[in-house]
Parts: sequence; structure tokens; C-alpha cells
Amino acid sequence: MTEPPARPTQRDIARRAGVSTATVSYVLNGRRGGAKPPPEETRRRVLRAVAEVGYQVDHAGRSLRRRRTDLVALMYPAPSSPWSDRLVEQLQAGAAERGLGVVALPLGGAASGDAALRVLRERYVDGAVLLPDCGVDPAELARLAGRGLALVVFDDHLAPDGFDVVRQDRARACRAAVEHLVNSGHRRIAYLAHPGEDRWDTGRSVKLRGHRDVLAAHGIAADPGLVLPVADSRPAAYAAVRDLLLRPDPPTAVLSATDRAAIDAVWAARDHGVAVPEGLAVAGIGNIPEGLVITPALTTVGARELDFSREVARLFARLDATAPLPGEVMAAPWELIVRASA
Amino acid sequence: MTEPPARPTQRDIARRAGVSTATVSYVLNGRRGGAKPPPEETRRRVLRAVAEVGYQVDHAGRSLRRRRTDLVALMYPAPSSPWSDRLVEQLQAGAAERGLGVVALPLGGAASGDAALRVLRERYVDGAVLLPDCGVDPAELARLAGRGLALVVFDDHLAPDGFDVVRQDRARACRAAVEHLVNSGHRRIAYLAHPGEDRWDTGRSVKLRGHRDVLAAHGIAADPGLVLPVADSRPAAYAAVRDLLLRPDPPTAVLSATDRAAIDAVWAARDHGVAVPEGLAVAGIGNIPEGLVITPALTTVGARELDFSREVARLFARLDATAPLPGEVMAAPWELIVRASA
DNA sequence: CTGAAAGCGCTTACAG
DNA sequence: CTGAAAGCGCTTACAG
Repeated sequence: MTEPPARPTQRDIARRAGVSTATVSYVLNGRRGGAKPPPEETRRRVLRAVAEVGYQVDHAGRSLRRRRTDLVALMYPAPSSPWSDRLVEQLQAGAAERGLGVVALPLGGAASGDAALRVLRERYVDGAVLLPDCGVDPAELARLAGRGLALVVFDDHLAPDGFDVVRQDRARACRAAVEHLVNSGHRRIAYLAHPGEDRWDTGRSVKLRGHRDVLAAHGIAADPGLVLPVADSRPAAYAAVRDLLLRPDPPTAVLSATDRAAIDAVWAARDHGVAVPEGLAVAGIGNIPEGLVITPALTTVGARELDFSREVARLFARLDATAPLPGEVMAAPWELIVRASA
Repeated sequence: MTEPPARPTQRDIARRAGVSTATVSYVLNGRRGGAKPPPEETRRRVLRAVAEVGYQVDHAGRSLRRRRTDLVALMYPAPSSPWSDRLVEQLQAGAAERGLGVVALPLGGAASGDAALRVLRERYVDGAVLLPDCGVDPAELARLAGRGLALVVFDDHLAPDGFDVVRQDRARACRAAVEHLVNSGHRRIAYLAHPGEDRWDTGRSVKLRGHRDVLAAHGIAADPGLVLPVADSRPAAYAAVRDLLLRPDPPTAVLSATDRAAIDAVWAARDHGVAVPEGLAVAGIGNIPEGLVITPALTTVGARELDFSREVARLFARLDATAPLPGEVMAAPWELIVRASA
């Protein structure tokens, strides 16, 4: 007997089992339209051949013919976070029920953004959820949706256009956090920014703008020395807050673009003998579970529950729909969650 | 003029530009074998048609014909971590140079493991890196490699078999950590385990076994009450260590299966007035950057550098190779990194 | 009940 | 220089 080919096809199986490729496909996938499946004996012969050569269906062939990929994606800005982890998990649960796969597309440097977009554009996947700040051009989103890609997009400003938009109202929530600090009497409020956040287009820098606008509204002069691009690195955040506290004119409060960096701010204060919130009030943004662990518990802004079941259900509804669904706005508003740290 | 079709194909472009589909493809991809590319005028006509209808190549068609997907994957057990984030980032950098895409395949529940494996089996991707503990059957790996999938697998025991194996020697390093604690005089050493770790097959529970075996080797009786399945949840780890410290017979040291939980152990101790390492020595496993931020700095076990360039380069070498490369063992040993917390 | 055949969208060796 | 044609692996309406 000859070696089985490196990647056997249904033709190989058909030859081996003495049937046609149509029969192989019917055995493997069942038959459409209520027709009877192949009889047991044929079935057995085919399945034996499949086992013998270790046949696996080829995605490219199947996908070209079926006009779908049976794959969905989650796109999000790196690094991954409790939200991206949780959303992947919930997507996987829904996908498993439907026999679909899930891939994550973390957006790293500039180059990776384009590569990730290619995955959507060239139809590696049937649908995708885009977490906030993926930075995809709205016209591009509309075009993708127009071509039948199922799309659920987290964005506070975009209008739905063949895709659904999840509104978190982050700007309002972030402003509420700054208001809270100001109303507690703080005037020197530092902000731990995403690196480069001040150069982002305005749609993405909601957090920084919340800080700026609310201070301005209260007639508090902006101090550029209190805006530090350290929110994406825990060691950098810790060091920055420590340095802040050693200044002659330390801030009395810190708002951080990420809960992670806010937590480091709490440590830095505690490690240097500054009480939180008495000596330094600290608020984060994001409401990750970790914020409940530290002492004092972290005041933050974010979704109350780490739950994306509605958004996930909507993606699958789009995938299951026979006719294109109209774009819909879904509200999932962020809230100010006052705990002990500010 | 009629509406452009929902998903235009090269046939549509060809018609529109008054050329053949072959010419469209040549314009889009360039010509092989030193033949001259289509002349400027043809080129322009084709590109205009492409722009007008917003043509995008279809992955399934291209991939079926080219016999490759131009996609690579990273598989890893959820949740994501600084290592998985870093590896994705380094893969993306290498992939960008070659015009490839990168997808992440986090392994969640039992069902998702199978769905993720399907992505490799059915050839959604050309290659993959598997981080430790993906739990893929070695025979399956050999079969995948035998079919030409490029594979670099982090595993301390597997023999290379058409794929490469990265050896971290985690067992040895974990034992060294326990030895370090015992040699420092500790006898009651708690272990923060991955949930279910005691039921994992032996290959995966290297950390737990390190703890058990070294204690046994020193004649220290195992205390089941000191093994807690909380290493994957920060709040759970914090609470468990706090409870441990309130017992009449608290441990004097804690080893944690994750640095994350170890960091929570440090907080829990500090919050409850127990000095680290004097009152409680704490060691983690993994060496994440965060371990350097806390006070005292975390003693841990792991790779010294968060750098996977050798492993990434090897995956791309496999992808670029014309003939199948033999499987290779790569050493990237973990080390005991003694800092201040133990 | 089964098989021959068409065709999904693309690339490419080949003929003109 | 360009186009007609074959074929990648699969599914499925259709003929027998």
C-alpha cells in the first residue's frame, strides 16, 4: 500500500472507500433537504477510510464553496485586559453552541492594525466584535458591513450603518469622575494618560478630555506637569506617582486612564507613607475586578458588571439572520463607581 | 449604471476594466517568473475599477489556490498574560514584514480547546506557536506537523517530531523555588494552585508537584489545608491568604502558581500587618514585570527576559523553508530569581 | 440511492 | 502582451 498523501482530500477518501466524492461529503456533513443519508454500510466504509488516512476537511475549499468561514473575531487594542478576556470567553461559549471558532485580534503597533483589518476585509471571518478604540475608519466599517460582515462595534459617537454600535458614554462617566474629585475639594489633580493620548484624534481621547474640560469648567488652570503618559505600564505608573509625591507641590488627587495604573498609584502612595484617600485621592477608569482587592477599594468609572452577553447575542443574531439586520444602538453606559480610594 | 455587487470579484473588475481576470490578478499581485507586468495604461484601468467598486481579494479563493493562508496563530491557556501579550506583539512584528496576519487563540473552557484546535486542523492558519499547557495531544501535534503546519511548541517533555519544542525546564525551576524556601528555614509553606491543578495530568501540574516533591524530599508532611486553588483569581488569592494568616497555625511562606496571586499575597500580608518576608515569605512563578513594582520586590521563577525572538524567528524559518525542517529542541530555561519577598 | 458535474474566487502555466 | 483554461478542495442541485 502506498503512503497516504501528506494532506489527503475527499478524492482520496472516495477512491479508498470506492465511492464518489459526493458520497464522502454527504457522510461527513449529512444531507440537506430531507433526503436520506447514505446507508450504514457506505457510511462505515467512508468513515474507516477517513480514520485510516486521518482526513481533515480543508477550510479553504469548504469556505469557498459555502461562502462562510465559521469563524468570528474579537478586535481590541493591546494589551489584553479583563474585558477582552471576558468577551473572548463569552464569544467562545456562544460560538461553541454553533460550531464556530473564535480568534482574538489584539491591535499592537501601527502595522498590526492594518494586518488585523485585513483579516476582516479579506473575509477570514464571518463577523467581529470591536472593543473601544480600535481606530477603524467609520467608512471602512460601513463598507465591511455592506459586504455582509456581521459587526458589533463599541463606540460612543459612531452612527450604526449596517452594523451595531454599543454606546458606553465614556466621556460623561469620565467627566463625572473628575467632577467627583473637584467636588471633594481637589484642585491639583494629576492625570495618568495613555502614552500619546494627547495626540490621538478627539474621539479616542475621551479620558484626557474629561480631565481637561472639567478642570477648565471649574476655572482650574491646566498644569502640563500633572499629565503623565504612564497609564499602560505598571512600573512606569508607580515611579511617576512616587516622583509626583516627592515634589514640593504634590497633587492631592490622581485620575488614571487605567485601573491598573491607578492601583499602582495607590501602592506608590502607601509605600511612601501617604494615606489614600486622605493624602492622595486615587480614581481609575475601567472597573476591573482587581480594583476591589486593594485597600482602599478603588473608586473608578466603568461598566458595573463584566458581562457582554447582550453584545455577544447580538453578533450571533446577525450571523444567524437570513436577511441583513438594520444597525442598532445598544446602551451599556459606564458609571461612576465611588468606593474608598477617592 | 447598475449597483456594484455586494462582494465584487475579479470577474467584475475584469468586465469593468475590459480585461481578463488573469490581467486583474497580475495587476494586483505582480507577475511571477520575471515576466513583464501589465503596461501602465492597463494597470490604471484595473486599479480604477478596483477603487470604484471597492474590491477586496477573497481569502478563501486565494488561499485555496495558493495553498497557504498567510495567517499564523498563537495558542495559549486563558487568561492572557504579559507573556501572551508579548509573544503576540513579537509575532506581529515578524508577520508584518512578511505580509502575514496574526490571530490569538486563547484556550478557555473545555469546548474552546476543541474549537481552537479545529483552527489548526482545518488549516485556517499556516503555523502556530503553542505556549505551555495548551494540552494538545502529542500525536495530534505530530500529525499536524506531518501535514505541513509550522509548529513551535513550548513543552518540557515532548520530543520534537516535525515540530520544534521549547524547553523551559519549569519543574526544575519550581523545585528550586521550594528548595529556596525550605533552605530559608520554612516548614509550613502554602501553595496557591491553579484551580483543578491537582486533577491535571502530571505533565501540566509541574508547579504543584514541585511543591509536593521537595517538601517530601525534606521529610515535611504535606498539609492539604495549605494548598488553595486560588492562583487564577486575584480577589480569591487575596482572601485566601488573609484567611491563612488569621489561622492559629499560619504558614510562614507562600508559593504561588502565578505571580499575580503572589502579589495579592503580599498585599494581603501587608494589609494585615504581617511583614514580608519576615512574617510571611512570598514567592511567585512566572516573572511578570509587575513583580518588580511591589514592595518588597517579588521573588519568583521564570524566564529572565520577556523575549521570544528566537522562538518567533524559528516559526518564520519554518514557514519560509522550502523543504520540511527537522524538529529541534530549543532551550529557554526558567530560573529562580531571588528578590526581596522571599 | 449514487455519481457526474458545476461552480465558489482565485492564480498561473500556457497558447496565441 | 493578453486571455482562455485548468484546477486548488469542497458542496449540492440534478440526472440517472
